[in-house]
Amino acid sequence: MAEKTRADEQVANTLRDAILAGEFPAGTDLPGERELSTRLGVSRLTLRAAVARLEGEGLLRPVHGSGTRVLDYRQTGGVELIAHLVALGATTGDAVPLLAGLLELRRLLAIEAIGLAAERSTDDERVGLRALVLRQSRLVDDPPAYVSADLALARALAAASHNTALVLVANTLTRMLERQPGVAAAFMADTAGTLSFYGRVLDLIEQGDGNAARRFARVLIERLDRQIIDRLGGAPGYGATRAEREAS
Amino acid sequence: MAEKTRADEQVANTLRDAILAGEFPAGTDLPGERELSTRLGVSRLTLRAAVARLEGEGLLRPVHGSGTRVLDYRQTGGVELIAHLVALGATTGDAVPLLAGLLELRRLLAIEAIGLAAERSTDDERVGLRALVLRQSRLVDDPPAYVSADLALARALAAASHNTALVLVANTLTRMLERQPGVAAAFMADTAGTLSFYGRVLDLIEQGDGNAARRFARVLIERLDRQIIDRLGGAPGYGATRAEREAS
DNA sequence: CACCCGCAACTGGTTGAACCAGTTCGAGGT
DNA sequence: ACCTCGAACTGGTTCAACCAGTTGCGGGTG
Repeated sequence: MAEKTRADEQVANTLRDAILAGEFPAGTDLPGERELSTRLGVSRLTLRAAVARLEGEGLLRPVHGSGTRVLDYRQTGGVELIAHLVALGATTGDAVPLLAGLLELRRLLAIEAIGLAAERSTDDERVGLRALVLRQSRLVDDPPAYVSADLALARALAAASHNTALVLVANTLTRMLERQPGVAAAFMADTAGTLSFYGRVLDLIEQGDGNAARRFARVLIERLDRQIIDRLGGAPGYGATRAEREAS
Repeated sequence: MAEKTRADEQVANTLRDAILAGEFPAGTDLPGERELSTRLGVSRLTLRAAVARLEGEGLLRPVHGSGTRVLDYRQTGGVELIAHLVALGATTGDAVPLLAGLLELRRLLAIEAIGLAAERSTDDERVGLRALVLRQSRLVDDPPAYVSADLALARALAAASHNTALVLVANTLTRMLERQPGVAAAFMADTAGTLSFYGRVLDLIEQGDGNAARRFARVLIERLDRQIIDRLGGAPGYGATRAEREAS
């Protein structure tokens, strides 16, 4: 199979998986760059580029003169890792709680973006959102394009919130999902329900009542998310209260 | 002042600022690596390491054989950029809306983390949160340490939510703020109010009623955030440079 | 004239070897 | 027993060369 990705990216993927899988335990040092690079069959410079990537993701911290520390992703890992964790968990069976958490986060952000969009969006932005939903509705038979359209809509919604921080979070998350189509696909609920939900959300945004939009969006996204979790064979204990957890 | 940071990091900072300031407009190509590296006084390899960093942040996209595209951070930039945008905006006067958006995001995440912590946290985690608040309360006279303690508390709270996605977002945001102490400082509200708020939040978390905790947290964080915005917006040097603010 | 084919001459991607600069730790002197 | 200092690690940086895509121009060909 022909590889089109760059060498340092492939090496970064390999190393990331190894680290997340615990092959290089947190707190220890990575093997030396010279050794590791030959072991992976690339030059030291390529290895270094991969290490730099993972440093940016909060997985590694090179220490001049000493070694390259492996960090605990639970303490320092960035959001981009979630998709990799899910993909990795898919092979070991504990992807569902991770996906549930990711849905929880997305729901949170989506609700607020919707509320803010109702309060702040411009006419042009609302027209644009309509167009995006329409376009997406025509792609139900082309799953990859459908997913991509869904992510584009999420970005547009964030933009309509006029909150730059929200926009950038949306960028990070959608970019992550675009690179992990499998994870993104697990996200999609039934298309009919989703699209009709989008339509009604746009109505509420157009009415300009942020809190009404938030309330409505919360109820419906929770319903859609529940569908997704159930379809995945929901983990017992997902969304459970403390009392319920302690009882089990 | 002695520079301890690595060369590629400094170059990345320089380039990032230039891009965010519009010196390299989105949609255009960066100057060739060979030219740019000599212009910046580093080797081409170091320049490439910097470019790789910025690629990870969604600011650049190198195209083999063609050039290095400058992207529009509003469409592809990651969350990490917010602090840089704020710092940059502090010199041009439009930092306040950015900070307001960042506060909005933090509030959103904090409220949910608090609610989930009430529903899911373990005894150990709650004890740990108490200890962190106590420690923070003893650092009110050491602003940098206080800020750092505040960020540590935020991470612990996210961990207590038992939502890995939330944890990783918190990691990304706190890491960003740790690297931009000035931006983090702008975040801090009056210490007495904040600490008493933390105490009451912990009480609610211990009572295990997530929704009550969410409601209460929303009201109080909104109040604290408004204080912060008023302080920034009402001050004589609204959005002024640090020098101007200190002069008043 | 219009087309298109292919060959420079760009661009970024990768490499090896060499050297700089920190950190660690133990051999050897006191 | 204690310092000290230097060798032998570690990562950081550079150079010069070459590989590999893209682009566009110029010369052929219909």
